[in-house]
Amino acid sequence: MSKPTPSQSEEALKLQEARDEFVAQWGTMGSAWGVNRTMAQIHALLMITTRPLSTDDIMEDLRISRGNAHMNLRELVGWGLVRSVIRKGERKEFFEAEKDVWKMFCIIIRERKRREIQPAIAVLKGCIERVNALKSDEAEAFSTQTKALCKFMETADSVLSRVARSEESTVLPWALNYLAR
Amino acid sequence: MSKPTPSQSEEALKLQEARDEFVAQWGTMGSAWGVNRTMAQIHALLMITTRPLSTDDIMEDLRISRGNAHMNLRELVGWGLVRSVIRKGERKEFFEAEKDVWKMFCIIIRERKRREIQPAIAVLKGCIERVNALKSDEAEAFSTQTKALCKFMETADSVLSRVARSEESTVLPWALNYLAR
DNA sequence: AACAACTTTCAGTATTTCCTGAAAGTTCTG
DNA sequence: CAGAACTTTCAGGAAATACTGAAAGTTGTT
Repeated sequence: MSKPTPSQSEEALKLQEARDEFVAQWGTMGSAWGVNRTMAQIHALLMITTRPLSTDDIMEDLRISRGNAHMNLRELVGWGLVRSVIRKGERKEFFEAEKDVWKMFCIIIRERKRREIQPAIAVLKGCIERVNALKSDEAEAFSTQTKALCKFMETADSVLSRVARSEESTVLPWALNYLAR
Repeated sequence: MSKPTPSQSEEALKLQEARDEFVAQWGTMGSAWGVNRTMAQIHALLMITTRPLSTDDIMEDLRISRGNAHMNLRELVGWGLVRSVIRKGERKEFFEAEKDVWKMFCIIIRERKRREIQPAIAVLKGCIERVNALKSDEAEAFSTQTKALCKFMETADSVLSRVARSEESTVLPWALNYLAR
């Protein structure tokens, strides 16, 4: 003799479970790609929440300290994945995530390029420079390999720039879906 | 009254410095992308070394323990980025890296797809499934967002599959270089 | 079978990375 | 200006991750 339809609280519970799983999983994924777990979790939480959240909301939902929430929110704002919202008449700051997945994708590409690919290219060039004058076989091999890597990264940098031009965030899904067939 | 040309040992020193810097830097890059530093360093070392190296060579060069060297070499072999070489008449195992940057790239894409993207898609689908029946506004929003992410990842998975087809590792550089202009 | 050459494992430890919480800082309000 | 509301910082502690080294395992040789 169970109720014919699930109660509201049962439904709310199920939803909460799914949300929690999503948040946890996004955190795990983050780690795999070199992003701190909490930052990824906050991002996940904001992505699936319609209303903007305060630092306290986030602290409560994820059970993390104020400092942790604060720092990671700043990071996310720094990446451009989250923006802060201020409501008239309220002193508290609220946060909301960019929800468009293609825009997210472009932002992430742009930032990764800037933070990791470009510096790596610079270092590679430094290495290449330093052995330029040398001409042992080992130096030759080193030079060849680092140059190949450098060229590769420059190509990647350039291709990614084109892919991530923000104006194209409407064209991109289209083009890639086509490629994906 | 310094020597007119640098001595061999001076040259060797310079090369060693450049190699060390490259290895260190590749390690740092690894961390940024969620790869353990030592694993990336071993990979770097093997990439810039022509002759295959033994575990002992690597231990010595990077000043790491046998266990560490061993485990990370196995990981690299598991990724397919390094293969082991056995020389006739020698019992020791040697290792060499795939040196072709485009092949490397394809391998990494394939493995990341398999290890991270595909499991993530599966989890997302699970989440979507669980809230399918629910119909509150919040459930609706959650569903919409997770579906968008899921679709995105499936597209990415598919595009990457095409990009990383091994047969194309000659076409790929060409195509991407064109795109990069 | 005994030994040598080499590989593998893993408990304990070191290192890195992340998080907490409380104190100090800032901005607003009456 | 005093106090409330909120944000920021960061020293010290906790947790996650990676590493060591030695012992056990494997394979080949005499």
